[in-house]
Amino acid sequence: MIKPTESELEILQVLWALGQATVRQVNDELNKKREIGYTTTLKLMQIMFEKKLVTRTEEGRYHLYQAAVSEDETQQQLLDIFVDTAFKGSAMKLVMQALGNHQSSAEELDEIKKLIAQLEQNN
Amino acid sequence: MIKPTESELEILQVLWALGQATVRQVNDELNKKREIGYTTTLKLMQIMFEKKLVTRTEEGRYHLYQAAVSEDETQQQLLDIFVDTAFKGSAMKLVMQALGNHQSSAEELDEIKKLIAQLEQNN
DNA sequence: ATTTATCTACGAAAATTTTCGTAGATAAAT
DNA sequence: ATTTATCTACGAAAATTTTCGTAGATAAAT
Repeated sequence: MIKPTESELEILQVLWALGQATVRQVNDELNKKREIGYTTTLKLMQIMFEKKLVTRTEEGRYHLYQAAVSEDETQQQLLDIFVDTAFKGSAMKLVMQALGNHQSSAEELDEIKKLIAQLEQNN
Repeated sequence: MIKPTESELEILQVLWALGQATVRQVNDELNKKREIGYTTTLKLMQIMFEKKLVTRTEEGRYHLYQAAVSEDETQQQLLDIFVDTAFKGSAMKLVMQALGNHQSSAEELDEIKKLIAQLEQNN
């Protein structure tokens, strides 16, 4: 699988959220965050189509785009790369830093505890 | 603080590990992973010097380089950006994925449990 | 029917990042 | 003393990524 660039990832985020979308819709979403021209978004999505990061169907004059890679798999892949490059492969250190610095609710901590309990059983 | 590029991060990793190093030493380390020319590494480190990512002292004919940014702070900063771009800000989701997919030892899981206990107390 | 708006396709410019060639200086080797 | 090896500095080429202008087609509005 190909690693998406930063801009491509932004577009994937939108597609994951919307399911299906035209270039116009994606561009509108992106413009809520930052200014970006319509043709810029269009070109990026065309490139992503070539790279097989998205699929599209022609609906009359429009193209309806859809993510061709799943959110979970992509996140997992990016995470693996990130752990390697930024944390020299130590997922544990990453977890500790993430836990320590982003305040988390009691429910979230409970969830993690459950997950840990599961993992301990599997050992 | 400036976000280091991928190559710059690789160099920072080496400097963090070695503490202090010449371009030659860094280049040798990098070449254990992949081929990269001496002048390429040199140029990168010169750029990093301009960006204030590293400091250097002249030792005779050499330059001794040192990281100007701490490993922890940089990792924290990169993590923040990464959580935002790849996980839409959900540190929790990242933690769960990281825990689930990288096998961790019992000791490591214990450490995390301790950390969670601490966090719960602070609430 | 004609104008206007909106879409795709294409190509190239601009910006960023990585790579490396060349020159000049100095130390080390012969 | 002369050659060889190794360092820095510099600039520019190459590769990658992002941005946008223009043209042509079609639908919508007047």
